[in-house]
Amino acid sequence: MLSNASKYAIRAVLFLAENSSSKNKFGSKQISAALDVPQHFIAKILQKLVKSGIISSGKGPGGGFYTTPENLKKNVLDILKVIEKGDIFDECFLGLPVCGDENPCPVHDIVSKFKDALLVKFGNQDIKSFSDEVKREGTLITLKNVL
Amino acid sequence: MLSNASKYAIRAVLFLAENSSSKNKFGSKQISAALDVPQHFIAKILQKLVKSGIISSGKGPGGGFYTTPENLKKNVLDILKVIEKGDIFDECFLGLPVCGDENPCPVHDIVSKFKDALLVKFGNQDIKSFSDEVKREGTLITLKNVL
DNA sequence: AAAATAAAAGACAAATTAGTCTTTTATTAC
DNA sequence: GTAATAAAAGACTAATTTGTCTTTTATTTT
Repeated sequence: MLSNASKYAIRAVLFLAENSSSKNKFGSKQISAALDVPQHFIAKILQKLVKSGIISSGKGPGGGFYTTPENLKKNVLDILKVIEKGDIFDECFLGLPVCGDENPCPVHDIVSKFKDALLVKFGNQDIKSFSDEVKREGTLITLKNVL
Repeated sequence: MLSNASKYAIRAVLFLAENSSSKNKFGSKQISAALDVPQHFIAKILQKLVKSGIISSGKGPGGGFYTTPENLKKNVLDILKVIEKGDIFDECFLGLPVCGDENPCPVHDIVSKFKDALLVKFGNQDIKSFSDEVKREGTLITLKNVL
């Protein structure tokens, strides 16, 4: 459903939301190590996120990637819009060209409910709120320090 | 989540379940036309399904693919096992190497419910029952004759 | 100013998935 | 037996996704 690029992007943004600030930046190497994802690959993804205003960056010594309060007003759907080509919430699970309440595929109902729940999670709260929730509930964006 | 191959496979099996019999076979060309999927691609998929006993086939004139009552005792999960490499129900939506009730990612709960519902739909009834349900509820495996 | 650091940019390479085409084999009809 | 038909088998191409590597540019520190 999600590409690796999107998965890495979401986890990286949540990592920065929880750990970074304009005074505490993280290089692509650190992020790659923290999330256990390929360094050069995540670097390119981070560049896109910077370009679209979802995260911030600074060059040179002491530079790296970080999030500002302004960045944190974006939501996860904004991340997917930047990384993913089409609209993943629009695709039929069984591959029908169109699939809706009038023309449902055999699993449309089940998939629809799932998509709605995801849309709420990803679209109805900003990254700040999402990140707070992650911290509060103790859910994981990496297995480092756990396994 | 599903590869095109799996999507085509599920729709093809449901098509044969509803329309075929040992006396009424369908060539890969007919199936490709009915479902609007690439002919040679679906042909290779159908071969795999035959090999694994999910559908049947006959060569030569009057030959083609079809399902027997025995075939219809398989379920959709069996199709996925043949076509898909790993277990799609085992993968974390955000890409964590492991993700379970003890080590959940931020969307594990939502995704888990979806997977459970899908598993029931795909695993707890055989193709015959699934196909009957599709016919009864009027859900679609193709848009031919609809749009 | 020079050296060091780290992102930005973009060219490559590898792997996977998707899709096509040709040859072979089995079956049926004549 | 010959011709026609259609699946089986497998080689091949194309597209997409994933991942790597090198060069350039901006920033900071000394």
